[in-house]
Amino acid sequence: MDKQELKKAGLKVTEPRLKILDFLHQSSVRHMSAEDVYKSMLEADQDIGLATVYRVLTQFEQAGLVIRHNFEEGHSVFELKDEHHDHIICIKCGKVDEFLDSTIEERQRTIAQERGFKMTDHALCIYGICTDCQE
Amino acid sequence: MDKQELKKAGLKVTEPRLKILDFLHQSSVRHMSAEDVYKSMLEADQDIGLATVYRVLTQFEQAGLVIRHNFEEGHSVFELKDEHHDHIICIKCGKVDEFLDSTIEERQRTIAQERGFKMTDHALCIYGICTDCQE
DNA sequence: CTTCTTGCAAATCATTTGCAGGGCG
DNA sequence: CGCCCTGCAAATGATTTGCAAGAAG
Repeated sequence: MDKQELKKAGLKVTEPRLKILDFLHQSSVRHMSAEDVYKSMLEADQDIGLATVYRVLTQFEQAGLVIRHNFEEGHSVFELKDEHHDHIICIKCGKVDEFLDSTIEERQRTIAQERGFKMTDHALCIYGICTDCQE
Repeated sequence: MDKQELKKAGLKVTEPRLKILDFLHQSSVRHMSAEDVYKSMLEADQDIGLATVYRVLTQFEQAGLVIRHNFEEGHSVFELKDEHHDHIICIKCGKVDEFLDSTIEERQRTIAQERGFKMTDHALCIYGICTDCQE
């Protein structure tokens, strides 16, 4: 149950946090903006303010439950934290797809090492036009 | 001379544009925010408004003279457009370094192709702690 | 009970835009 | 001269914060 996940993350179990976490788990769409989550809450008759959505999402991020991305749009996008992966984004419809490539992963480690960087994270984002939008 | 570059880009030659383009060429720092450029203009006794800096930088971007990045900070960063390369950023001091890796470049093309995407662009960003900041 | 949360409105921040005066070609 | 450009201030859009009232443990 989500309650456990919240407790384990050191967060009090509250209605908004439960609802939002549940929604993230339930939803078929993986990447969502704060606004998206907010709207969904409204539609589900949940009375959660946008500010709270931002606060909760930020707490989730700090707790490591969620990852926040700043793709080349203007706003942040959140997704549940799972195994690491990179993104490929359609510049027409905004659809986000995921992938993982060990060759690239490895090269990245090497590159960071070569310049004396202690790598903490990395983000690879391919932009393009998806099959649907090419028609 | 920068004047030619502006004309070729289809932009009228004006004081602000010349000054900003010149500054981008001159500066030893390659990646700058609009704010950075604005401050530099002030220090150089140039009376250029922040709005104009944004406008000029955006025009440069559309003209292909400059690239705009949205790294994981909150604001945009601009750099002169040269050959393509990726970035490695220090999360302590914000220093930006560059690199290019053909293995990765190639894998990216393959990945996009595999999922039917027509790749238009891509951005790889490694985050870490640079040598200086590891002390 | 004490502390952590929330909703709402006001406050920020980065960036954009409207407008009237000026400058380039 | 006409149209593009600029500075300034006001408008935006995304995200954050202050505060008093309400829950969680």
